[in-house]
Amino acid sequence: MGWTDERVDLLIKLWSEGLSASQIAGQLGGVTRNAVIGKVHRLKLEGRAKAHVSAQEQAQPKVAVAAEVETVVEMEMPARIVAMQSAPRIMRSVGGGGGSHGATALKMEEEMDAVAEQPRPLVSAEVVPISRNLTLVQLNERTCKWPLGDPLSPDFRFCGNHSNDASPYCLYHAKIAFQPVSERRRVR
DNA sequence: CCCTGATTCGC
DNA sequence: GCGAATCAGG
Repeated sequence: MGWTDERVDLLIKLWSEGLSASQIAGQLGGVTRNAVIGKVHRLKLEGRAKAHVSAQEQAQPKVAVAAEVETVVEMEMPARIVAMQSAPRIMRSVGGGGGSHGATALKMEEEMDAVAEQPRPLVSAEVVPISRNLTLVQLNERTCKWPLGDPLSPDFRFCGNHSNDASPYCLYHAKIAFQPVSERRRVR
């Protein structure tokens, strides 16, 4: 596939919208992310994000605030997840409002407020551990393909957690998906 | 390990 | 011009 005007247009559009090279490649089809990046450079489309750190080095070497915040993620899982009747419901655990990936945003560096407090609404059988909420084009051979939300909705996502290369789902969703039907009227 | 973009260089 | 391979980072 070559770079037709249409494809270039789409590339420019998506790139300016902040999609990553791999996502754009996925949409265009027939090209890899490398191809996309290469094209972007040739077109000199670069723009958003990335503050070149060359030539004139930063006159101000940042007033050292070397405070490194380390977020400790507790993988405390309930002994057993009871998800018997929970069918693929609209489980939204997305906290951020939109694009959590700051590819578009200007340089954000490391100015984060340690929002270490997470209101822990005793979740139990409703919420999925830590879905990555990936879009279709981001899925690969080892990402959980459990659907999240309405397939007709624009923000339809997939779990995206790591899955055992054999299963199409992550551990959690595999349990829900492959429940031993205790009793089902006929196995049609 | 997953991902990101940047660069190089043979084609 | 193209993009795989590689590099450098998160």
